[in-house]
Parts: sequence; C-alpha cells; structure tokens
Amino acid sequence: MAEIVKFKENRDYRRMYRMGNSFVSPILVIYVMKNRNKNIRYGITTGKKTGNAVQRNRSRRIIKAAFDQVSKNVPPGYDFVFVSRTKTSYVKSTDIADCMNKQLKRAGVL
RNA sequence: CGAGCGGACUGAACAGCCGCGGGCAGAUGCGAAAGCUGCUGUCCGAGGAAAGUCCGGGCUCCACAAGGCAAAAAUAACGGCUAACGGCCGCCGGGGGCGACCCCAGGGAAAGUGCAACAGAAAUAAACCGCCCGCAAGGGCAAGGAUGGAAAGGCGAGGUAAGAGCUCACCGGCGCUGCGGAGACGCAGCGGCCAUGUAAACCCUAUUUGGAGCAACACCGUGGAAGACAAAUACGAGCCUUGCGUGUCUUAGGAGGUGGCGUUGAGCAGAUUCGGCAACGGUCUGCCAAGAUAGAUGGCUGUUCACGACAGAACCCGGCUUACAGGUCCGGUCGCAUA
RNA sequence: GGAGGGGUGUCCGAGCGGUUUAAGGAGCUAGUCUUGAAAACUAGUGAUUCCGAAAGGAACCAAGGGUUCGAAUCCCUUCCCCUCCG
Repeated sequence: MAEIVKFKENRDYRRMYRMGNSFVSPILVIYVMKNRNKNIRYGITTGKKTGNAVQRNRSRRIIKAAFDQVSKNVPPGYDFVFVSRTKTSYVKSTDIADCMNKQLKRAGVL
C-alpha cells in the first residue's frame, strides 16, 4: 500500500516547479513528477493573489478532499503539486476531482 | 400608519456516511524504563470584527543604586471610572436638527520668534482717493470708497470745523468684585476701550513615557568547529616519516527539537428591592470545553427557511478604527388619523 | 506574526505651505545633418477630466475626511507596493 506524504520544504516546491510537467485548467494547475520512492507525495499552493485567508483555506480543503478521492487510483511513485486559482474557492470538490482525473489521464498517471 | 433617532443582541438550522486537530480513559504490541506507533470509546474544536497594528497593559530579555534635570515623543476644557489608556461615562462651552438626538485635536496668540503669496495706500502697520481748517505753505481726521481670509471692536444716537469709545444705550471681548457650583463655568455689578489670523509652524504650560519584542526568551543539541587532558606512537590504509581520523572533558552554537503555549486570569455567564445619574463597583451562583507548527472545522447526500454578508485564532488581555446580507428586542421623537 | 519605508505624466523622478504653466530627463513627433540610418543639435508633444459657442471656470499629485485665507506638501482613516527580523 502506497503511503501518502505531504511536502514541507520550500525546495521541494521549487524542484517541482522547475522540473515537473504542468497541466493547466481554469480551476487548478497540476505539476507531476516521477519519484524514486514507493509512496505518493503531494503539496498544495494557494498564492496570495487567489483571495483572502478564507478563500485560500477553502481552496486548500477542497483540493485535499478531491485528492483523497482520486488518490485511491493513483499508482505509487509520483509527486504532485496542486496550485489553486481564483475560481477554485467557488466550485465543489467533485468538480476538482473530475478535473484532476482528466488531467492525470493526460499526464499518463492513470 | 408613515418618517426618523438612540441602545442591546444575533451572524442559517437539522439528519446520515466519509474525513481532520487536541484532551482524557481503556486494552493490545514494542521497550529495561521514560515512552512510542496504530486501534476503540468519549469530550472539545475560529470571530464580532479573529482584520488594520492605531493606543494601553501583562509577560520576556537588555539597560539601570535612588532621586532630579535635559532631550525626544504623545495627550489637551472640567469632574469621575479603570490595572492602564490617546478609551469610557457624566458635565461645561461651541455648532447642527422642528424634535428624539448628533458632531467638535475644545489649553495658551497679553512670554517670545516665524509666516501671512497675490491684491491693496497700508497686513500689525496708515493715509491713496477723500473730509475739514487755511489764499498758500502747512496742519487736523479716520466717517465713506476700493483690496483682501483678515483693515484698528459692531451698530445706533449724541457730539464736532471735519471727525474719533470723545460720550451714552445695546451687543461682543478683557480685567476686577460678589453670589451659585466639586469644577470647567454661569449670573449680576463695576471699570477701562484694547489686543488680526496661524500653535495638525517653532514654542509655552500641565500630565505621561527607559528600550526592544514570543521570529522575545530559556533549555536540549547528530555532524562539524575551538581548546584542554590522557596516551606516548596503540589502532587504521603493505612498511618508514609527516599529516589525518579514532578516546574523555569543556566552551560557544548552525540545522532540527522542547518549553514559552492553552492558562485561576484586570477571566466569562447569569442574578440582584445593593451603591452610583452613568461609566463602573459590591455581593451571590455557575463555568473554565480551540491550541495548530506548512499550520486542524472539510466533502457528499437529503430536508427546511429569511437562500446565507464581512470574513479564519498563531503569546494573552482592555479599547479604538475599518469591513459587513439580513434578522430580533427595548426606549424616545415628529407628522397624520381615530377615540 | 512583528518592525520600518514609500505611492507625482507612458517610464525614471524633483518639488514638501504661497502668485500655478507642478521642475528636469527618458520616450514620442517633426526638422537640420546624411546616399540612407545611428548619434548630435533645434523645435514641438499629453499632465488629465468635466462644464461652456468662446473668453474662461471647477475638480485633480493612490482614495476619503480634517486644519488653514490657501494643501501635492501638515494631521487622521483606508487601499496598494517594497525592505528587514527564523
């Protein structure tokens, strides 16, 4: 069973931005990379421009809820960074999950 | 019924499934122990502004014998409340509204200095036009004109050659006296007739303030660094020399971690035929239930309604200011109608 | 979370109470020079908006309010940007 770990360090995010493949949609941006571990690592970014603290919190929570749904089907050995956008806090987590499934199929993860 | 004023409260609710942070309890596993990982049960889990960081404190470190002076900064009628405040309450003065009520950085310009452009004759100081006396020279005057934000108290009467607080009444301002008030101040009388504005310009007076901030600060601290000791060339890379590493202790301390930090506290809620106009204080009863550390409240489904605004704790309190869909309650005011 | 600094044309920026035309430079346009261009020189350009036939008037220095006769300038509140503290 793959373990799900969160990113904590700024250098992890910088490495993903520099070397990862990005997939953009109006409500979400995904960075994907393969890693050498047997687990799934991810991080969520909500920039200052995407709204006030309440909207940023909501974006984080629904991205986390959507990834909890999606991650059951993800094979181990991948790193993800999810970046919220301005519209993210106004949609439902199922919309995010649909978007995530679509983009990860394009990325060849699913 | 309509319009408007002031104050207080509230800030969607319920059910099911999945999920998150913390406290307590339990059994099990590991461990010498402290304890740790997962599990089960149970309880708790953002705001009135959590915000801006504009003030006042607690707390911590630095500085410091005590006291005073100076500098710098802040505040500004008066009386009270408070741990304290630049906050709050009451009251005085001024302004606005028919009224309920609202607003005011509201000390001092007679301690001194600065500034007051342009216009205007003149800007804190007189005389351009003008008025009067006079033949003129010269002298007297400041009413009228024009400028300006401001022009030598205002306005009326007397008075005069013409005029002027020169005199008088009223108003305004200043000083003194008396009365009322806790005081700011108000009222009355008398006096003289003077003094532009600006202190959110310097300044004067009174009061207050040591500085920095939880990223403070305290403790632990793999590796590595510096020093000391031991050893006397032991061990390590074939041997020798040099160098390096390996031992123990001490010091400072980067990464990281723990405490600070979830609180018995200027605490919160309720009651009161208690004191006070009120802010607030007293007494009694009950409660102490967020505490993360990349940062916990979410997702899905269903039901209801007014269809959900502004918005997320990060050491903690007391205020102020700013943002805000609506809803509830209480107390006044004005207008209309009816009795 | 805390401590500080700053917002002026398209850009960089001076001005920090006084007659308003709010410096100066870059940029842009035209000309001179050149075979043509660059550079240099000369002149012009937009400080903006509203009202008005015009003369002219009113508002404007991030936004709102206040002090003052008068505010880009002084004071208060809000918004935005930047720097520092592990």
